Amino acid sequence: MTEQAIPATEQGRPDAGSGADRKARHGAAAAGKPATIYDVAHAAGVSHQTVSRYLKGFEGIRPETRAKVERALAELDYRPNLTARSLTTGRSRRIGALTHDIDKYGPSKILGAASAAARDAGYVLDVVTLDTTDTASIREALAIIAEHDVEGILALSSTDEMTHAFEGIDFRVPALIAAEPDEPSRVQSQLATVGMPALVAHLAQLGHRRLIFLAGPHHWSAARNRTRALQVAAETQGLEVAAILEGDWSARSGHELIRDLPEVDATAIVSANDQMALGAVLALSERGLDVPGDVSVTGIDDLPDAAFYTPPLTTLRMDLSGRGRAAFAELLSRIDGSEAHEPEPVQSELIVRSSTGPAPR
Amino acid sequence: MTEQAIPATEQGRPDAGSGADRKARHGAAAAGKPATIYDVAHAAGVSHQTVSRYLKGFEGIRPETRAKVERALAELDYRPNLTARSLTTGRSRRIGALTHDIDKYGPSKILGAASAAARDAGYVLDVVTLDTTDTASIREALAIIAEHDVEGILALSSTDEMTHAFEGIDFRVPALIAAEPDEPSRVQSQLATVGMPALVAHLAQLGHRRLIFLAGPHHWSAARNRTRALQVAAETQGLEVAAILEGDWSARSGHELIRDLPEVDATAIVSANDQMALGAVLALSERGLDVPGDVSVTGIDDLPDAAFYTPPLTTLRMDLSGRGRAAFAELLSRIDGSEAHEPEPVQSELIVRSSTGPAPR
DNA sequence: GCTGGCGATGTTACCGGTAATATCTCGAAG
DNA sequence: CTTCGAGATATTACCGGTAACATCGCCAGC
Repeated sequence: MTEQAIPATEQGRPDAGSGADRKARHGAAAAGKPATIYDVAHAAGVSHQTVSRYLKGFEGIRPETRAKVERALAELDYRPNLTARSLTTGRSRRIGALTHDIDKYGPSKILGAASAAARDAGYVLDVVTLDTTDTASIREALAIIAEHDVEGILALSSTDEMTHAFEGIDFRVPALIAAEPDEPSRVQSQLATVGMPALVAHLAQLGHRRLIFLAGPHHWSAARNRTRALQVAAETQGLEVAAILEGDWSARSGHELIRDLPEVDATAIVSANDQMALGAVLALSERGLDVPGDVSVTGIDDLPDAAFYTPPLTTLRMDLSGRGRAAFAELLSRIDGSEAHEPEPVQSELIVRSSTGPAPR
Repeated sequence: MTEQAIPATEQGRPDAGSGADRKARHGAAAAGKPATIYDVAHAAGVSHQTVSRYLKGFEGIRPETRAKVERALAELDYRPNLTARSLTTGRSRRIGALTHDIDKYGPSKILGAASAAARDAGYVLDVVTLDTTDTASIREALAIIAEHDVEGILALSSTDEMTHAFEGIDFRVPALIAAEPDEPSRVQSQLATVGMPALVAHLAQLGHRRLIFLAGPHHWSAARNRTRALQVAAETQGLEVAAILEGDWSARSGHELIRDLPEVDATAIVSANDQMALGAVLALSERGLDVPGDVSVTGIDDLPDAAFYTPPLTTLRMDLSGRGRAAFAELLSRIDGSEAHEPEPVQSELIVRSSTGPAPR
C-alpha cells in the first residue's frame, strides 16, 4: 500500500511521472506519526474532503466510495486530531474546571460526577486547581483556562470570592458556579423545605429544645444556605438556637469550636457538614460528655465514612453526584443552546443513626 | 496543489492607504472575538511574524518596534490561542489524567497535587474518570485522551488492570502510572524500611504479639506493597500475623471484615489505610471491645480526619501530595527529555495517637 | 441534441499560530 | 561608489481539519 501503487491517477497534474514523490508524507503514514485524513484519502484514492464527509456522517456517498474510505480508515487506524478540528470549528470538547480543596470530599465528589457526565458527552475536563481563595488567584486560573480554549467553565466551589471573580469578566463562553442548586433560590430550597425540617423534627421528637449550630465558612454560599435553613426550621418548630459557631468545614475546626466552648449548654449539636460533626464528637467525649447520651450530634452530607464513625452519624444525605451531573448538564445546555430541562431538585434525605438519642433530663 | 492561482495583485503593493479595509476582520477586533496576532500586527503596523517573534522572546527587535507591539498587545488584551499554537508545535500543554475513585481521598489528593504542579509548569490536566476498573473501559478512556492531543498521560490509580491496559499500547507520548514510588521497587521502599518497622515496633513495645492485618484490594500494587511491608516487619520483629483480611479500602469493608470474624484473636489490628481502620474500630466497639483497651488499631495515610476519629487514630502519615508532585515531575522530564532528578523518597512517618495502647494481659 | 439540474466528489480558502524563506535597509569594506 | 553581509522585518508555507465553492457526469425535459 505504498505510494507508487497509485499510478498516474494523480489529479490535475500533467507531469505525472516525476511528481510522485513530491508529497511522500502522505504515502505510507510516516514513521509512527498518526494518520491524517490526507493519508486516508490518499490510501482510499479519494479527496480528503470525501473522508471528512464520511467522518461527519454525510449520507450522499456512493457505497463503493464509502467502502474504500472505510477500508483505508481501518487500515491506517485513523484517529481524528481534535486540535485541528477545534481550530476551525471552535469546538474543543473541553470544559475548564476550577477548584480548590479538590482533596475535600465535596468538591472532589462533584468533580468526579461532572467528569463522568462530561466523558459521556464526549468532553473532558481541564482541571485547574487554586492554591488560595483570593480573587486574584482565581482570575489567574481563569486566564490559564481561557488560553486552553475551553467551551465552558465550571467552578466547583461556590464562595463569594469565586462569585466575585466571575463578575465583570467576559468569558466569551458559558461559565457557571456549581452551587447547591437552591442558592440563591429561585425555587424553594429542598434542603430548607424538606431536609432540614426533617432533621430538626427528629431532634424535637427526641425532646431536644436547645441546640448549637456549627456553621460552614460564611463566604461559602452553601454554608449560608444551610445556616439559614436551620434557623428557619428551628424557629418554625420552636427550638432555640443557643449559638451559631463558624468553622471551616474541617474536622479540626469542629473539634476546636466545641473544645473551646466555656460550657455546652445545649443537648444537641447540628453541624453544617459531617466532618465538623466528627470533630465535635471527639471534643465532646474529651469533655466527658457521651454521644448521644448527653449530647446528640448531627451532620450534613452523609459521607461514605459517616456510617462508620463512632458512633455512626445521623445526617442529611445530600446528592453531591447529582449536583455535579446537574451542573455539567446545565453548562452543556448553555453551550449548545439546547433547552435546559429543569434540573430535578436535589434531594436531601434524613439518615438516622446512633449519634442522636433522647435528650437527657 | 498548484498555487500559481494567486491573483498576483496582493503581494507587493505599497499603497498602504487604501488597503486598510482589505482585511477588515483584522481591524478593530470584531465583536467580542479574541484578538489574534494578526489583529495585533495590524494595530501595531508590523507583520504578524514580528508579533510572534516578540511573544517568543526573540531579542533582535528594535526598541521602537518592540514598543509598538507591546502597546498593541496591551490595547487588544491579546491572549494566545493554545489550540492554534499546538497545531504547529505539537505542544498542547495538556496532560491526560486517568482515574477512578476520584472521590476517594487518596486519588483526589494525588490529583490535586499533580494538578497544582502542572499549573505551575504551564500545563493543565485533562481529567477522564473511569466508571469501572476493567481493562476495556480504561482503553476507551485512553482513546478519548489520545484524541485530545495530550503531551503525556498520567494514571492516578495503580491497579493491575491499569498496568495491563497500559501494556502493549503505543501511546506516542510518555505515560506513567502514579504508583507508590517504591513499587515495584528499584530502591528499597521507604515504607518497608522505615515506616512500617516503626509502626510494628510501636506495637511490639506496647506488648502486642499477635495482630490482624486489614489489607487493601490485591489488584492494587499499593495494597500489595503495604501487605508485604507489614509481613516483613512483623516477621523481623517476631510478631505473629494471625490473619490477613482483604478489604476494598472503604470503611464499610473494614467494618464488615471485623464484624464477621468468628473471634478477634489478636490484640492489635493493623489496617492498610485509615478508612478501613475506622470501620474496624466501629465493629470492635459493637462487639463490646474497647479501643485501645482491648484491641489497638492503626491505619496508614493519616487522612486529615484521622486525628479526629474517636479515638484519634495512630497511623503512618504518607506524603500523597509529594507523590502527586513527583509523578508529574517525572512525566514532565520524560516529555521534554530533561534529566529526571532522582525523586526524593516519599517519607512515611509514624503518628502516634490514642487508638493504640498497652496490650491487655 | 442541447441544456438545466442534481448528486457525488474534488479544489480552494480558512482557522491562528510557528517555521522557513525572502526582502529590505544600512553600515562597513573594497 | 559599489558590493557585501548582517540585522530587522515581511511573506509564504504548513499543521490537520471544516466550510464554501467548483466541477464532473448523468439523466430528464423540451
